[in-house]
Amino acid sequence: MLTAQTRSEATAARIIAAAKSLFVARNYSDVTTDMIAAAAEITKGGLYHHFASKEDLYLAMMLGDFEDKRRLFEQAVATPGTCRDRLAQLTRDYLELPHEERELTHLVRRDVNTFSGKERDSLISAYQKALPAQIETIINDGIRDEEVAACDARILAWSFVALVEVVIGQYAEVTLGNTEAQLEHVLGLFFGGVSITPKGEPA
Amino acid sequence: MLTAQTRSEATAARIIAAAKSLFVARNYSDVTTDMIAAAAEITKGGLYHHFASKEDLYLAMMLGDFEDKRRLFEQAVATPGTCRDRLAQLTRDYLELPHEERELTHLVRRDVNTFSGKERDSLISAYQKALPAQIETIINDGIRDEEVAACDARILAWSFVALVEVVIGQYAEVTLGNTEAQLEHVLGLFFGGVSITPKGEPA
DNA sequence: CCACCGACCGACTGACCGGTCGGTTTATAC
DNA sequence: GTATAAACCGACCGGTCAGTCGGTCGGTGG
Repeated sequence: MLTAQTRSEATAARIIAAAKSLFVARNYSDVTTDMIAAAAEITKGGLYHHFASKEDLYLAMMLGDFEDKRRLFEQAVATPGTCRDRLAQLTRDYLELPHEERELTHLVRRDVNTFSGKERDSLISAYQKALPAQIETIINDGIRDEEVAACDARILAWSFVALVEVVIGQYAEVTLGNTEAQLEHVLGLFFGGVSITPKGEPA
Repeated sequence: MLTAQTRSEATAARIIAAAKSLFVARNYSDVTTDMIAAAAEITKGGLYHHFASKEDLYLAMMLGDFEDKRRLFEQAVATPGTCRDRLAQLTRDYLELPHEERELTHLVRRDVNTFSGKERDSLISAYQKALPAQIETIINDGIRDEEVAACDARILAWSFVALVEVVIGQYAEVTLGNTEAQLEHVLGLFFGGVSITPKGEPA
């Protein structure tokens, strides 16, 4: 028996799911509320019953996703172990997400210019907390434990994120073949670099 | 004496320059032809005399920029030396570009979804030739010369590009302080990784 | 000087978009 | 069964945008 509350929640979830697919595939302005409504099999009026505006829908979608991810990734942060092992766990958790869930992570950089004020700030902040800040924590521990050479952990976190984004690109995904290969590539590059003869000097 | 031809070229250049500033600061759809016209101090009708469409203007801007950059970066490719030195030169050339010129490079990834068909393909192709493909050539030489561990050079090229993009972010730019520090950071990370005790295994 | 043409203008067009609103439907409580 | 409120509908609205068009201006050549 579907109650009004669960009916409403189910509809809102259906709208969010439809929005996810569309916003992953197209830039913010290229996704129309008509498209989202059609994909969610509801009218635009119905859509506006649940979300105050297009922007409100987008933010709900993104902030919800980042909160899910923050919770997922904080497990790796909380796990004792080497910096490398913890980054491995976090990255594996990320790589094993469904393709679309992974792609959502990138939308901030793509779409953030379209927003301003506190909406923009909350997007950036939620992304930061979900991913880079957690990686930074792990790297800071690595620096403290002298596993990682002393360097600005935030820059290293962003560098790590950037390297992960490369291996989930289409070409790299096909070339490397599977999640473990992607993972080993990123970790190998991040920790050991590409030089055949290590120079012995910290980064 | 300004001829019609040079007058026309000057106006088109003025429009392109105005477009660059605007498209760097905002996503494609958020920049209107009215804005561009106003910034170029011309009317919209005048703007449409020079460019067939907004898309035509954007493509002219981007393809022109990528051609300039392809020429700039091919000097590093053509210079004999170690992989590291040649990457250093190319990256220094890039880092020394005016801020806006550097930012233009990223617009492809941000805006490419808005385009389709041959326009999309030509954008991607021009970007590829201007930067990643040239880096890939240098890295391939590094692999051949056994300076770089054997790995897919295209993935490494994109990884290198990704690392450079991190150090030109606002935070890293301020933290690292100057172009040489940015350069050393990227090269150190790319060639040597972050591990204090090199494992001696190739990436 | 005059004719011509490219460069440019400013008013205009119509498609599209985010959002609205009066009405209908559905679920629930009494 | 009835009343109510939430969920939803479909037609509508008005602002915005890319692009158009008839006209003017400026430069050039005969």
